[in-house]
Amino acid sequence: MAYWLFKTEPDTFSIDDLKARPARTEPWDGVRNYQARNFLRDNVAKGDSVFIYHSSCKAVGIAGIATVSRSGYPDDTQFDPESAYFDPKSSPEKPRWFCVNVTFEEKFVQILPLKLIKSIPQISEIPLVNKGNRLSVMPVTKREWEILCHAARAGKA
DNA sequence: GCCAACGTTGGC
DNA sequence: GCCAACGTTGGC
Repeated sequence: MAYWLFKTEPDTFSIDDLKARPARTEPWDGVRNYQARNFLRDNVAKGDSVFIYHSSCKAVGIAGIATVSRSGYPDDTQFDPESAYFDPKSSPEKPRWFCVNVTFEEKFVQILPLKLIKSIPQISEIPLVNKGNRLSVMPVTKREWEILCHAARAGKA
């Protein structure tokens, strides 16, 4: 049982979109970065918990929580010439990109802003808060998970 | 929209 | 295998 943070641009796919999906479930596809790919393929497991993070938008921060409902499998969009994520160098025999399925769990009453996350002294190791970081799938420790959940719920008041 | 930081590509 | 050029990410 591990913890993760996945980034998404809410204009493209938000936590509300996830909640609105059939069975509140969606493949987390379109990841085209090798380090993130390796996590999706090798480490993200069914039952793991995921912070859904909204980037490149008005309210940047953690929007809520999802659960991994299927572990790593080849991302279909890489084989689809119509898809923006099409990769001509990949093949079904030797897939290059992987995805997992995520299922909506919870939307925070208020988004937990990046600014606030950065202000928490114990949250300094997570790649998210380090300058220039572009990793879109990253591990979160149990300790970090608990601190961030607590901060998100405190924000209700 | 700006721009710094980063990952990837391709010439050599 | 180096590294400059390029395209993309992402906060502000």
